[in-house]
Amino acid sequence: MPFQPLVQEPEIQRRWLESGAFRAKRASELLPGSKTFYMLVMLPYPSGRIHMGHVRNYTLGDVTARFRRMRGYEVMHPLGWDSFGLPAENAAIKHGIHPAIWTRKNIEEMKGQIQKMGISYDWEREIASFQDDYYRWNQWLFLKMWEAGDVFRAMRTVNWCEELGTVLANEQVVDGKDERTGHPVVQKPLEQYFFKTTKYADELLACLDGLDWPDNVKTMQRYWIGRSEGARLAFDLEDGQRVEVFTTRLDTLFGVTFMALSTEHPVIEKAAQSDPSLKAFCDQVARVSHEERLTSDVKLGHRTAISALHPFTGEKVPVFAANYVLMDYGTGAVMGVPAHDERDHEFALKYGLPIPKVIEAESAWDLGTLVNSGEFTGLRSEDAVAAMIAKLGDRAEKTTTYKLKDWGLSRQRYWGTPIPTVHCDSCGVVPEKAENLPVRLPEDVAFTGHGPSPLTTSSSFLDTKCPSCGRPAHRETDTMDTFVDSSWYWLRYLDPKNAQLPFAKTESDAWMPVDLYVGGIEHATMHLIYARFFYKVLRDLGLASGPEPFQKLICQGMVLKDGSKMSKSKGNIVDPDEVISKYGADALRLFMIFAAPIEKEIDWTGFEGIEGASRFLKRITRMVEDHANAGGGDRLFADAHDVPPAPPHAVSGQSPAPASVTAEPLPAKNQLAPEEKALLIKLNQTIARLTDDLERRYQFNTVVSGLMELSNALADLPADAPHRGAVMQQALDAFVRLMSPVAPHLAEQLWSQLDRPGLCMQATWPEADPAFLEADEVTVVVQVNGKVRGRISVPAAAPEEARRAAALACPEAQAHLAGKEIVKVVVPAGGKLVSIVVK
RNA sequence: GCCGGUGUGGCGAAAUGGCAGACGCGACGGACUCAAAAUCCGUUUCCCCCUAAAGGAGUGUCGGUUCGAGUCCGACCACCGGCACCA
Repeated sequence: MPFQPLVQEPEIQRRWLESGAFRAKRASELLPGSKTFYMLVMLPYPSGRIHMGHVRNYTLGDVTARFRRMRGYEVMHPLGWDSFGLPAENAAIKHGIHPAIWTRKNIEEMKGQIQKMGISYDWEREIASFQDDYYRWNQWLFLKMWEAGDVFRAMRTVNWCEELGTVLANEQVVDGKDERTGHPVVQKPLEQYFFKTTKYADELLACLDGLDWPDNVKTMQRYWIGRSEGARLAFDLEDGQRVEVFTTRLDTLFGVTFMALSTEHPVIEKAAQSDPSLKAFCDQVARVSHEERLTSDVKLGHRTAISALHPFTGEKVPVFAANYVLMDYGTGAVMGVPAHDERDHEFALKYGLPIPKVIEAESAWDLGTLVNSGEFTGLRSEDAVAAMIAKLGDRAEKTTTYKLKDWGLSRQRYWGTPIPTVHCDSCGVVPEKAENLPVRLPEDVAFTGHGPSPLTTSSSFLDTKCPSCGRPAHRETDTMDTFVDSSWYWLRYLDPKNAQLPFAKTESDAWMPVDLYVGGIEHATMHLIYARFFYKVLRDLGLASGPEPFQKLICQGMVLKDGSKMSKSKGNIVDPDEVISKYGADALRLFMIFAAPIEKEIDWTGFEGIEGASRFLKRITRMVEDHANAGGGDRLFADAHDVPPAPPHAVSGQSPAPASVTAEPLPAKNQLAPEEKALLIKLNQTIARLTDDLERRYQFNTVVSGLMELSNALADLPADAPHRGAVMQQALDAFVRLMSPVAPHLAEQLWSQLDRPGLCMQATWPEADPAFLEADEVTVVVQVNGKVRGRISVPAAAPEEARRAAALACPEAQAHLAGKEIVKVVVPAGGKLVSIVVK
């Protein structure tokens, strides 16, 4: 049977599905002591079509899942849909199609595409976050977190568009305007719900050390969490108010010449009420868009009428409102020490403030020895901090702050999980009762793109009773950030039908932690912090065990076209479907895995690479066919005379093969011809190498080159090798299993052509035979002064002393040794090399 | 600016401190063919050389450690990514 992927692949996919070979076991079905492997890919957004990034991601996961199954692991390999969020709501506004219908259609289409790839997902565990049997558990977990005190309400500014009467996401705001309508957008505070992520800041930081994650992701998370040790210090204002600052350099306290407060600081806001010019300044700062704030670092300040008093000297210190002080970091106020802080320095120069030096150090921003600091003069910075805190009494204390913020989860949107709370005139904000879940999204809403969230227009949704006092009340209309959906979805896969709990602990204990998580680097901070946070919360609620959800993480590189990201607007999309309908899924999978290491970008420059992949698959198919036509290997009753004549031997280029059928199994090692032995050694070395690549190194591209090398070795076996049939049968049998994770469809076809029973994907991964890992004679490289001068062949068993002697005796080395004094001879472990040092 | 990553043939890349360029793509030459496609065989880092043998150089640059460095250490350069007034 030739290589006909377009015909064969759908048929083979049907056999897989019918056999249930992708199904993962429930905890109760797992035999005691069985090894489990949880292979997870990041939850995709159902945009409508899969792209090459998905193909890369899912192929990699599938290779791992299939490999682990063959290695005897119980494998969990599920997929679902991150199916709430803005695009569906935008489609509703634009095309008048309900988000649910749009979403369902997209999921169906993408699922079909993914199934054509032959990815071994257990579709019985498929989940979609927009369905109420999923999002009810978001609500349930929200209530649990509410009870545990991990949820609170507070004000936070949002992008508010007055004309539309609606809140916009950051990505919808361009140049301070709504990207769709161009209406102006302002910052407006709104009361919102928050998860207390900062409660776990220290643990999130500490646990990073134990994770097998890429260093750059760990670094990004450390930076994101941004732990910073310093001190909190209270300054008295002249009018009796107090302002707290956070500083990492309390030792520079005597260098304070001003205070800078955020324009949103309560003291400034209060002062602005009676100071029109201050008010104007604050408004001006507030108008600057988020974008501009990121790109411009011009420091602006406004001198207020207020002065603060220096805690030690009692001197008056002017108080400024400044654009470079952030309200949501530290206390929203800093003490300005221009001599020893770069930003304060710039500010002081601009506003003509004194810059007294109080630290003697190598550079102005370093720690050092205090000068001009009253009784603290002469102390080292570190000691001065402790001494000052002691002296300042309850005005100061050591504290730690974090850049990590609490997670604002409110969205003023329709297409999300309704937050399960109720507003009651007498009881305030009250959580819904767990037995009333799910709080479903109503259908009777209009999508206009303006005005408040569509939820506020649905009376069937809005009107309810207070869970506490029973009087009429109205529902919360905020929905949850979609990051909530993706913060625990991998646990729902483990128990997707559970109607009592989000998932049973027995299931999570059986499968967690995830052994390999693969996804894009763009999720390095947000998603991967939120998910880790949720897992810690779940642990503390007694729902899951273990500190961390994802033991190993791989971040795949992007798939580019002509050096830039594929996108609809650039019109440079390569549709996976097109490739599959021309070359088949196996060729695409093989190419994707082979093209580059997984973490690097790959540029889809053309179809040459995939042509090569396809050629390789054809070659190996032909080899199996030729072998089968020659009578196969181990058919014990085959009669050489009945076997059809072998076709001209296209592969090796040798003369036509005699029907090299053998009735015997593989002969003993010492009966084999040298080329046969060499092939079997290559085979076993390849088995060892690929196993290591897949199991320990997680290096996938070399798996494909290993397969190619082995196929070249197979093609080189002479047609008249005495035990050709038996050797080829042995080698092809293993080869087909080795290729099965990467090119699973063709592997199944070849497996049956080799007359092997059952599905190749359920066969056992080959084991390397130690007897065939090393040739009888091995090559030893001879170096003289670090340069390779010769190669010698020695028996594999030769001891170090013999290797050394043989190396010294070899003529090429001799030529470089003549007339020199041998200083040293090094034979490293393994004995593959002898290094001679001469003078 | 800070943090991280990457730098190896014409291209994608391999080399787990021990033979640099495996494997593939492309290119060139050849076989098969009336011809083409497909397939197969061969060549393909640079210098020297008719060729080969034998040399020499070579993994962004400069230094270091080591018997031995693409790999480890230090400084620098270039590119890519992330973050960014974090007190």
